[in-house]
Amino acid sequence: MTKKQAETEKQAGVEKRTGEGRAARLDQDTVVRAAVELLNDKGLDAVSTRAVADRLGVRMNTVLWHVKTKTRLLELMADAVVGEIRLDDLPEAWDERARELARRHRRALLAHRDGAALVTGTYTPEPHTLRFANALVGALLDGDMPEREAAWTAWAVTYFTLGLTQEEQAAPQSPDDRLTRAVSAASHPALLRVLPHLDAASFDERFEHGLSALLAPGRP
Amino acid sequence: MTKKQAETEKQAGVEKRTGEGRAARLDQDTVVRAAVELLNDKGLDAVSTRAVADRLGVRMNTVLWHVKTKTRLLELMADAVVGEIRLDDLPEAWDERARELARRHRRALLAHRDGAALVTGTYTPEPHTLRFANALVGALLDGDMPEREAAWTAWAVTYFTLGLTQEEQAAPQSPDDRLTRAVSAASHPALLRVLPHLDAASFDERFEHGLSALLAPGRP
DNA sequence: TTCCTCCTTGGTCACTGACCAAATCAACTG
DNA sequence: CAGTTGATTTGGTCAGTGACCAAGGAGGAA
Repeated sequence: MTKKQAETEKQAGVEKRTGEGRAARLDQDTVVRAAVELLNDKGLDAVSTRAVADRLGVRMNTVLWHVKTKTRLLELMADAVVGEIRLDDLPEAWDERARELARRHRRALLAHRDGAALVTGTYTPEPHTLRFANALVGALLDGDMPEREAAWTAWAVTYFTLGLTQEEQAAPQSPDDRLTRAVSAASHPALLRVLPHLDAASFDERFEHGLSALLAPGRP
Repeated sequence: MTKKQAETEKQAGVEKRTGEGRAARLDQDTVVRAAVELLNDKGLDAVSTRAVADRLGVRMNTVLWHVKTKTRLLELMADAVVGEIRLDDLPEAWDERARELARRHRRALLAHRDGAALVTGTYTPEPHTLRFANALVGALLDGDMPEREAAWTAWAVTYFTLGLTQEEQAAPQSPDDRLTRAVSAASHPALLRVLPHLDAASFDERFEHGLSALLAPGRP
């Protein structure tokens, strides 16, 4: 809490950087931002404390001092990505609102290289993540969904979004190459019939399809 | 294919281990098996090539020679876990069959520490994985589901299973501790209402609920 | 036996996250 | 303005990681 107080004071204070182009003292936010930039440039497993430090013109220990641990850095990065989701200008209708939230979630993940992998491996109760979860659950509750079902549905939607987007980001160019070759054997007839529907172009449709299934009202 | 031929010959051959308690020459299968045991004992990030080697009384390079790369080892481990899923004694009805397959999938993941995390980070077209995917898709096709929908549904079910199980395995004891403390603030009203329904005991129900939603026939 | 291939080892490399002690810097006290 | 205090940064070190290369050994085939 010592640190939090210090940060609060710094924000309340007047100065932010000494000169203009001069690099002021480092900020946890700045560190996380640099890490996310690095993520976009080189991918998730290029994000090392040293690499982030290099990007800031600083030693590794400095980075580690601000975020305390590598795992913590990843958590903060994940929350930063989720924090990019806008929660305003949402549809009134509860189910359209839920769908739109999920779409924005997916878009935020897609906006960063390995974004889904980062967030999946790191789900933690950070402020922005909670803010988003609250909005999604709120939409479902507005649809008079029972609390229990709202909770479960929100999480199911999140798992689906993360899983689909992770697959989408995993294989940018060669969609199935390995898959196609492995399946063409006669031992996977069902899979073979279905293979053409798993191409890279269908992710948007697949996403909407899954959303519809998960957000559909209870069985007919 | 040189290696595959060699392995096939070895299996067709008569000998498997020289003496009795004497350690025969290493097998890729044996290496993977040892790695999975290590996974169960110490968790996913304790699985290093050296640790696996120690467990086999062998040097690291030997392990690496059999699996070629660490990533490859993880792929083989994941496929081994999925390979434990039995595909016999399944219900006749297509939708009960699909549900049962998903349940067995989940059970296989739960049977190994960090099983879901392992499989999630590693989805690749290995034989057992394909075998299972084929069975799941096959069930959906038997329900006269259009090929496109069958493919998308099967994948959605898989994402859901992996996501839910990963969360279940992530926090064995303190279910929300951090979560509860972070949410109790007045800024997450919807989340707060819903929090009690996310306890560790409800995973089974949540799983069945999600399955129902994803396997339900098209909108009413 | 001799050869040839499969398996195994030794040794090395660049790199990683973590830790500790010391130096530096800014702000506040007096 | 000097002095103290605490926040930030650095240097140095450590154990551990995956990968690679060049050699050993072992077993069957010729």
